[in-house]
Amino acid sequence: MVQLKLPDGSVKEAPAGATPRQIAEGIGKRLAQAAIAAKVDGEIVDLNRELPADGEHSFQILTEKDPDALDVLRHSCAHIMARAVMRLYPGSQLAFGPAGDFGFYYDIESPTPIREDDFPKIEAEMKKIVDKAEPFERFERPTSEGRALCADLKQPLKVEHIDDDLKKYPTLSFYRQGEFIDLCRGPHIPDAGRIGAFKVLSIAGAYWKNDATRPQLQRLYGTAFFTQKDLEAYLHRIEEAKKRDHRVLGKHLKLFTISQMVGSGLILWMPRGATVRGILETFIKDELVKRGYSPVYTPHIGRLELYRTSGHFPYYRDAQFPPMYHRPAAGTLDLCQYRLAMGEIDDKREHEYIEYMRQAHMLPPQYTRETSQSAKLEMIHEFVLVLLRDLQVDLPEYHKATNHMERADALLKWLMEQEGFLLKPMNCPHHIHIYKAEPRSYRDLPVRLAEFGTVYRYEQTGELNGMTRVRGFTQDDAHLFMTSDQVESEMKANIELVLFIFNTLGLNDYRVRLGFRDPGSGKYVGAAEDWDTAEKSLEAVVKGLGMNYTVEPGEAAFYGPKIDFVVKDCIGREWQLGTVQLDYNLPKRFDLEYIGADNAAHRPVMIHRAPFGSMERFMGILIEHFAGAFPTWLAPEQVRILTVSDKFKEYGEKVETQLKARGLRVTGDYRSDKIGAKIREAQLDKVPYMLVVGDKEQSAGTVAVRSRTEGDRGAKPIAEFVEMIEREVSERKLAGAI
RNA sequence: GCUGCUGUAGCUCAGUCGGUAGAGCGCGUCCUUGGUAAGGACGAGGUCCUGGGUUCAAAUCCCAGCAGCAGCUCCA
Repeated sequence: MVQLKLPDGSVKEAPAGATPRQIAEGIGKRLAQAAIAAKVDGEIVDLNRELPADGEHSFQILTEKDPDALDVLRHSCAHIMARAVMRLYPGSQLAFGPAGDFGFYYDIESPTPIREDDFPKIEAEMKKIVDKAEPFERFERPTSEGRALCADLKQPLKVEHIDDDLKKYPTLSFYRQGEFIDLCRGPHIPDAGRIGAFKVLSIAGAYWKNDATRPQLQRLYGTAFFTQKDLEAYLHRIEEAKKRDHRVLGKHLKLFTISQMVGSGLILWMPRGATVRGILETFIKDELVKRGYSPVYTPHIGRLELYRTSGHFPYYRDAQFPPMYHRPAAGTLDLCQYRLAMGEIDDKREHEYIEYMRQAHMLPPQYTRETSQSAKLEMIHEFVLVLLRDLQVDLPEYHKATNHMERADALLKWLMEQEGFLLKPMNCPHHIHIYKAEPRSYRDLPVRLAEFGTVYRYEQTGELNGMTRVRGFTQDDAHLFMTSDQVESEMKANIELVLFIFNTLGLNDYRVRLGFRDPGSGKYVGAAEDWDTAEKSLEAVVKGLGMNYTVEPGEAAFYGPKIDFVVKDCIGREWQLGTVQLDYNLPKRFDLEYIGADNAAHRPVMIHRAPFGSMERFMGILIEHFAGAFPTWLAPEQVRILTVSDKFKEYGEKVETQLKARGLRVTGDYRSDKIGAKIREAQLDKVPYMLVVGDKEQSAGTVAVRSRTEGDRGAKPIAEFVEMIEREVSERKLAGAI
């Protein structure tokens, strides 16, 4: 016998071998009909799955009302979509088909590509399956038999998955639905008829097992609901959310633009957007000075040597704009040095290198046709010899070298003597040299250097996205140099600063991510013990502040762990905004010191931090957060004066002048339109306050105040309105903002 | 970078079978002078993304490139 503890607290006994369906039937016919799946000890299982034979277990029947049931439904719908695809595109191979927040997807390798035009066909086939309402039947096989079954089904990706990851299990589970059998953990809905509404949404490429070196499959996205009404509500919600898109609003509200001639990923801040940015910058700058920061300015470029020392230039080689060398040969030799130093590399790195060389028009002609890595390196070597000869570079050490590493070193030595510059991808090396410019005592620490520093990174074309992913951006950056004793309090102060900014702006919907290193990856620099210390102190600080957070291995910067504040945009994509990063590495690389109380030299610790992340991304997120309707203190246009007719233009201008004298951002709409039209336009432009002036106001010396959010608020003396709006601005009120 | 889709007026988009280009909004001029989300009339505005190809003829069909969008990979 098994004891099942139901959600209402009662305990139900059932014989060994009972199924959730039988329990549901025992409770009530209606419940049994409504049942989708069951939850046993927190785990969701099929209705037909046998319950544990004995002991006490929590037990719950899931119905449509349960969010968990929707996931089950969607996962089943993914199977149905795959089944439809198998019918329409015989020979398709299936990969993974999970459910997610949005719906579900299935990764498919089909002999003919699936196109958007095919969606109606797929949906029609899915409808046939749903209408037949066949059950999902689970069965298990010993792993070797299961592997053979997948092979029989001509599903090599499933076989590969078993070999890679599932070998450790003694048995594998499958689900059969009609002619369709799929390796799957489950659980599933009882039968296909439970799906009330579904839609195939989109198709995109996705790498097998999320690995860019593996083949790319077609990821077919869809969603499903219990009712048609829910589906329609979802689709409507998506449409509404898209109206908040900062790319759409940025254009309508004239906040920013991007010009092909200037370059993709390079933001042109228009006057209205620049106004908002300026206010944000002043806001944070004032706050930083209060908190003991020292503002600095540094140039947009720096010597390559600087970025070789910091590690940024070699490490992010292909995510940077090309280096600027005076000597023409140097750029090419630099690329060759890069390739020789890489040695034997994987396909992905090789591919990136080829693209890089191709852009520079300097790929040796035979290079791509050669398959062996050593032959490729040899070819680069031959190419270098030609370059050295043709460009008359005298480099005896290169000729003396006996292997590619030595050759790379010889080239590097020469390159380091060449004057070269890099558009700065990071501000830290510049700030480090301000730190180094004078001897530092422990009494001076922490040194906090802050700058709105503009950096340039050559992001991949597919990544560029409005203001949220760009190639030139300004970080509200600062670097803190401190003793290790000061790390925790500085970390804490910085997290509090981020929270202060987020609170001021009403950004409450964020999550906190601790980015730690992935122990299995070689991309990190620095000693393991430094990493351990850094990761531990980060987590201690966050815990101490009582924050909810997730630890994510592999999310660290290459020089240290970090804490990120991540927000979602209007279509649910996550973006990193504020970040606080701990760094034991750069102080070593740049040999930073301070003199301690013991009169000996010590190494400081660094914190990199940017509460906004970048002005561009932050602005993009803020536009979406406020749906373009900025609170009064941020609004590019705070007040618009609307005259009832031409006759009151003079009075309107008088009011305008008075408000401007108080520093308010005010304009006047004195055109000969009707007042309704002017109001409509001001509303669409998201102006917080409209001042309607006509005969009554002119003779009384008042303004009729209309708030964007609250409508007509009646006539007020000008001074009273000014006092009200000034208070709203100084308190940085969010009221009225959406 | 990869897969797919898209590219027509300032914006949003239509454009049939391949036959010299359309709407709404916006903009300009004039009329209108009004009271809390659209007053009216007239008008200007086009490298149909770029470059090739097919054709008597290309916005339309084909190829390449560029840009944007969605997803994947990447992200100091």
